[in-house]
Amino acid sequence: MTRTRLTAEERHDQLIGAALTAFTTGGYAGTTTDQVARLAGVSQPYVIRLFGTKQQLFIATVEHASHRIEQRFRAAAEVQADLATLGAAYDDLLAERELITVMLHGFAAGADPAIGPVVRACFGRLYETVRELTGADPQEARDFFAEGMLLTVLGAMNVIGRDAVAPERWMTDLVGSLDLPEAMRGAEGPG
Amino acid sequence: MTRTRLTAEERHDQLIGAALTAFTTGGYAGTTTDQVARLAGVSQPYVIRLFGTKQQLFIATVEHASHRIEQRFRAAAEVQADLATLGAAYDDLLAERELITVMLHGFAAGADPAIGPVVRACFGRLYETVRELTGADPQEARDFFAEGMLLTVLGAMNVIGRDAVAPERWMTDLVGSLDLPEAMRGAEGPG
DNA sequence: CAACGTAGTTATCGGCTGATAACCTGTCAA
DNA sequence: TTGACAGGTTATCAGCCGATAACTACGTTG
Repeated sequence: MTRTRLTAEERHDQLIGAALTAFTTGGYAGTTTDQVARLAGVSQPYVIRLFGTKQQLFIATVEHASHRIEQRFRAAAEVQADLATLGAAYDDLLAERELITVMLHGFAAGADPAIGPVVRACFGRLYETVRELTGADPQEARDFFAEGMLLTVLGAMNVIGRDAVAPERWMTDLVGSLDLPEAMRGAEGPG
Repeated sequence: MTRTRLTAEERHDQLIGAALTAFTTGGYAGTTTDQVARLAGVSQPYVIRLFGTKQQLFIATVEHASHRIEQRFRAAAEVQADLATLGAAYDDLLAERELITVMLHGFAAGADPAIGPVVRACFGRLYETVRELTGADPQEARDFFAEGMLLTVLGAMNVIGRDAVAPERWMTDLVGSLDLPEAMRGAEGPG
């Protein structure tokens, strides 16, 4: 019954992945370390051993998500360095749900004195990255993030994305008024 | 030691107010019914008695917040029925923090099967209200809500609003690039 | 004043949850 | 082979939390 042994670093990465999934669904306070452990196939105390506290696990997860979003922006900008291309990359991230939604849970927990500084730093870094990559001025960048936050909230509410509910009138008015074929991916068939 | 007895309806309203404050800080899962009870000066079991479950209390709180936001929009539109005026009303709400932030916590909990339908209905109703009041077309309304969601997230992270942290460069770039004297109210002096 | 409905309390509990401690086990070097 | 370190586990717990049950007190009405 001996499971394959991994290095601490491999296990660390795997646990971040499990935490990403778990925290996406339940948020910080609504997720237990045992849920994360089961997803990763390890015992709950081992999760605590590797990360110290649940809070540190959450912070590591948010930072990981932010970093991966940044990577996706950079990859997109290598193809074409404008806001439209980064917007398309964001639509892809939205369809995958996890990275974006876990960030929203981080933002919502931003009043916590330990989590607040982390999520503010992540947001600021993403803002700087977008401006650096695209050369957007403050107003353009602001519009970009505004639209991003709207889509993020709609994704968290399952108005768009993988597990989207049956669309009502206002949803199509809100979402359908612009080109988002990727973001609606989950509403139709398998990707 | 006999406290002033209130009617069930008065106590109900008072508890919603306490829940608004409590859930704003901790979100749904991160807030206890005892915290709400203490804020209102009643015992924890009585909170459960009046609302059935914690979940129903949260739902009632979110619906109350949504309704009050709608009222503020309607009041603003009576003065001048355009998006700029409603935007100014939203800035006031942001400065007060509670109504807006508790809505964000509701959105973040939108994956919950019991909470999701409620917050989607609230969002849809606010969307319809804004369009009805201002006559905005879908694209204009979308831009309005996009900016609103950005400000909402920034408020939850304490980038703007009453308890805002010391501003960094990216924050002033993001926020300062447009006319928001009211939203920065808390960063300067007493209101 | 009796009595009854409504407002509210204290007592209590089962279950969960994060965290600690102690122990076990695979693997590699000498 | 043996030791020793790194990767894990089982056992356990103290505290919290939502919820239930049973009881108490206020005040109004006839």
